[in-house]
Amino acid sequence: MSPRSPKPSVSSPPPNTAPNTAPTTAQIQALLRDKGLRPTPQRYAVYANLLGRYDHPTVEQILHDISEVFPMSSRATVYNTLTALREQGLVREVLLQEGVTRYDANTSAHHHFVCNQCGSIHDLPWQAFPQMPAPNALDLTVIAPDLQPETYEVIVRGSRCPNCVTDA
Amino acid sequence: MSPRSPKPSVSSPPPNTAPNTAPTTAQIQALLRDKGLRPTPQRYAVYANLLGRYDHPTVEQILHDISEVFPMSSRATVYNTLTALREQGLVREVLLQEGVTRYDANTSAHHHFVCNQCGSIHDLPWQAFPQMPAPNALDLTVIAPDLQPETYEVIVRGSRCPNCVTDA
DNA sequence: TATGAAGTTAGAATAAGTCTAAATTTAGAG
DNA sequence: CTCTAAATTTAGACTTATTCTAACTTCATA
Repeated sequence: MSPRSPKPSVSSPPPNTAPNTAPTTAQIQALLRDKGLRPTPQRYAVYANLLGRYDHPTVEQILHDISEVFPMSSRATVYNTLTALREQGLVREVLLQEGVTRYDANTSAHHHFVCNQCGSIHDLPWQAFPQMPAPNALDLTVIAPDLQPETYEVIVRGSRCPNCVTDA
Repeated sequence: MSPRSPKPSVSSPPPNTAPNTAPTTAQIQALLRDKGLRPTPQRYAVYANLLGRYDHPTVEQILHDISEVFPMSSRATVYNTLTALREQGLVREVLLQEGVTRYDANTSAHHHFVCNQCGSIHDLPWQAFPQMPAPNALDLTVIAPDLQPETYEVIVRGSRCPNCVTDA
């Protein structure tokens, strides 16, 4: 991790979005299979872990956490799995910290808040900006006719997030 | 660079924002001095380079470009300089590509467009989203009372940018 | 129960970025 | 001027995230 970056936060229930209805083992396996991914124990472990948390973990954090429960995933497999999940649209990458990629299993449209104090990342519901067009309905033709938008999101940076308040 | 990421674009005049009025040598030196930074030749080279381009270069690109004109900056100095410029608010980092930090000398409020085809990054004027509050006037108390926003920006991802069109 | 495609693995390789300790530059005091 | 201390630069070693490689395992199915 970049030394200038604050430490990431631990997992906590989603403060600003409807909670994921935790999928069952069978449902997770079905999600994988539906995307043409064999539901191996390693893939199950990674995806289930990501579905059950809301803190946008790094590969290192995922690997650490699943190792306690299910100590048979190599680093390479976690990378492979995340790439596969991403290619199938089950997972998003989150680029909000220098030098590390974080992951998010919440693929519905939402925005992000980054805490400048502790570095934690929080989901913001799409309706945080009610005046904005639908996620895939952005039209920039007037302002930038050459560009063809597909998706967008808002990144908010600030201080004083729930973790910071708890820590203080 | 991450192999999954498309190659970055070359510099081109800003399509969607008012052009920077190119500052003179003396003005650049004054900007540095005003921030308490000794205007060394290396710092001048880095900052002038960044002020004169609109493509959000990586350290590697900056180093390569200034080496042709002024071959006396080590990699470490470019990093040091960019850190100093950032701490003084003269430069912003742009995290839109896995694994590399890019830099932007345009510190006025604006948004970004990332081309999924060629990876290039384009500035969008703040007024691309006229319905949004001022850059530092975002209020999330209703939706997320724990969070205290300071700044925000919109990230748009899509395809078909001017570079892609030119390339085709 | 053989076969091959898909998946996993450890560890080597790469690349961005940071650190270190020595050398250089510079502003300002004398 | 010239000396000194602080600021800056430097090469190269180091760290760390990520990718690659080549061998090994698993599993569906013929």
